[in-house]
Amino acid sequence: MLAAEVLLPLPLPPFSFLVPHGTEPGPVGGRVAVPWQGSVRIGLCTGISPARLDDGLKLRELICWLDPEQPFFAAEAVPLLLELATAGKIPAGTVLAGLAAGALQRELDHELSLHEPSALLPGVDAGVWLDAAGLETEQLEQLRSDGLISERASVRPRLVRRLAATVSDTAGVGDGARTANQVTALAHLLAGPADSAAALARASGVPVSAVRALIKKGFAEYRDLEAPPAVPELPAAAEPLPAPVLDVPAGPFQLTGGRRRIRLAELLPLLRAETGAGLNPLVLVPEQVVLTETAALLAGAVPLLTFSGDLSDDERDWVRDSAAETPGTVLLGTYPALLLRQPAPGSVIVLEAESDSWKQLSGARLFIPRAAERLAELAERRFVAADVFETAELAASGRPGLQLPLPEQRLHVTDLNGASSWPLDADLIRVLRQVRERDRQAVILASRRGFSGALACLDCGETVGCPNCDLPLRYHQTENRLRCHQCHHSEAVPGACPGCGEHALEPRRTAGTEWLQERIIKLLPDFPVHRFDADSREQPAELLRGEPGVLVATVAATRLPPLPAVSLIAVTMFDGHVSMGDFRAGENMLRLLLALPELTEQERPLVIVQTFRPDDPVLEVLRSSDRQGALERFTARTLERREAFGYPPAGRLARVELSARDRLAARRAAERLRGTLLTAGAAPEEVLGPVPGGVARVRGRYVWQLLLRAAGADRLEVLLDSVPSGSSGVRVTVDVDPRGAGLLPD
DNA sequence: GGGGGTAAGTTG
DNA sequence: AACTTACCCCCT
Repeated sequence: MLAAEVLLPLPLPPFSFLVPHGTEPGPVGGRVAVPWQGSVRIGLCTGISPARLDDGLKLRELICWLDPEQPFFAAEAVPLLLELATAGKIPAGTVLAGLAAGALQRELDHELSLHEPSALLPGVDAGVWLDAAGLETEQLEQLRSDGLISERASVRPRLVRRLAATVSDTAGVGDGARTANQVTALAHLLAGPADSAAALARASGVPVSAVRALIKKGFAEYRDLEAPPAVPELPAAAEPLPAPVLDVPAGPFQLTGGRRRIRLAELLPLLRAETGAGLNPLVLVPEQVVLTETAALLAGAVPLLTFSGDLSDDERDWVRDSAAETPGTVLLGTYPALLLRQPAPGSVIVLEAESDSWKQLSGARLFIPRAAERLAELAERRFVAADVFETAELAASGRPGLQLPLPEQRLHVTDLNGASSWPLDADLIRVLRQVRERDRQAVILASRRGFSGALACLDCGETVGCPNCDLPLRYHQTENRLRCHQCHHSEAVPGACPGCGEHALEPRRTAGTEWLQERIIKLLPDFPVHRFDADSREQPAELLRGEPGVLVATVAATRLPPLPAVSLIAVTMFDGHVSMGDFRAGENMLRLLLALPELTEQERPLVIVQTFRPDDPVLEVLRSSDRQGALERFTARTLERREAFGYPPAGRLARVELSARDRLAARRAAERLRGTLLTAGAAPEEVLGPVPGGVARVRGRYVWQLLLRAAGADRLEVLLDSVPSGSSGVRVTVDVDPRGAGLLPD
């Protein structure tokens, strides 16, 4: 008797099922259909082993393999999933759900047949397959436990309603002039079904009424037919990339400097060589915009398939199949492309490798470049990372580095201490006026959306806080409401200060996109001022066409295609982007500032940075006459400090978050956990905190957190073994390799 | 006793 | 994640 381990895309470890007696097991990594909570679901087989004797009694039988020939994902997908689960202290099913992107969530056709006639299914002959969906769960269970049935399942083809012919030729339609159009349309339809009556009319060049007549007379009807293959469109090829200037080594390496398209140009020879030799490189990008842009640049240069969450289910099926069958093709995608099977695996290339948008914010909380690197190691594929500058983590990777010159920009730093006007200083106002006079474009970046960071009373300083979270409510002027950016609570603006009841509340703290937009409209009447942020997502078509105007935006602007005529980019509040408590904040800000030229097709836009801290090391790097040298010193200093504090890449971190509705319960649980860890042998310097969460109360739950700091991955695993799952009102979540807000400032 | 809510336990 | 059971509060 054999037992199969089956991993479902649910937050659970693999579960064992018996391989039905007398059936051949399919491959590890193949999809299997298993009974689950009265129904049937698709899981991934992660292992096959002899079943223990007593298992035969308590385990249930799986139904069948859906992939009898070969694994559904890449050959290394199963070991990778299991390894990531262990390292991240999360169920393997969570990792699967996070990476499979719905590939296992297909409807199944589930059928059964009786071994011999049974009173449980009167009137059903033995050996006849019938749909299991019509049976009650208890009935099915009874038949199974009595050993009376065989079962089978198959992925239900996706069906679409299409217009099909009901006859095999045009005979009977009539041959007069009055029916000529109908004959033409039917002849067309006989070649294959049409999407609709209108589509058929268009394709065969007849009026829709002729098609309607065919349907009315019964020669054609709408039927649920298998969906035709959905082939996603590639973007039109952009202008060719410039010639490469560097020699790429044979093994793993990393590429820094330049602009995105320049880095891609350096990687192109590698892609050409591999596809020319029949290999399949995998290129991963963090965001859809980068995917679109990269696809356009590669489309004319190499055979290309793209895969992302933006595709329809049908299109994803098509790309998954094509990627598995087509050697000599580049697979370019966002993170769901990581697991896809390729026939002749080539290099694994991660673009924008240090971007925080790689970090999954829920579920498995994976940092995808790390997972991609592990996949490359397991599959013995070359790993390549590219980014705008060498962060401490890239510097410590040990891979040979190739460096391109840094992107050009002119930088002007405005010291806001003692500035005369707010939120736009005189320097910025002057340049904005020039932008209007010269009919150019400007991008003005705010560190938050909405009108202002808070509404406050001028008299007593009182602000209005969220009832669910420990945050001030943000003021949104366009809807004249206060909104919590954490839990989406929203309320009307109070008429008077809730504290003193005297004065009306006024906008205070950091200016948001709405405030800046209002200010610039006043400043530049008759000049178009657009806004782009989470509240206003519409792409500014006029600006993308190159028409003059101002774009006020959050950093979401980096998710727009480059604007053609930008001569000014302003960061209105540098300090607002550098959150304390995140030891990577400096590096992240540097990444952002170095990437600002990507907002435009112009070569050297003027960048104005307004700040209360003009001496910040990040700004000093950019102002230096030897930027490359300053950047290298910055990275070296960062590495030294990380080593001194045991932060990545010198050490490994995990954030343990404890939350409870009761304020004391969360805090006590966190303190107790610290005690537990120390008793279990953790050194005091390995357990930081507990401290209240970055937002001390979220959606009505108080949050406390501990930061575990270990010398290496193995030690971190040992520490995490002492972390219990939640109990009695306390929820515990673990985030290994946290990104974003850490615990301590650097 | 039961509706409405939340929390905890289970799934093979 | 989806589903079931347990429990509490409040109400009639």
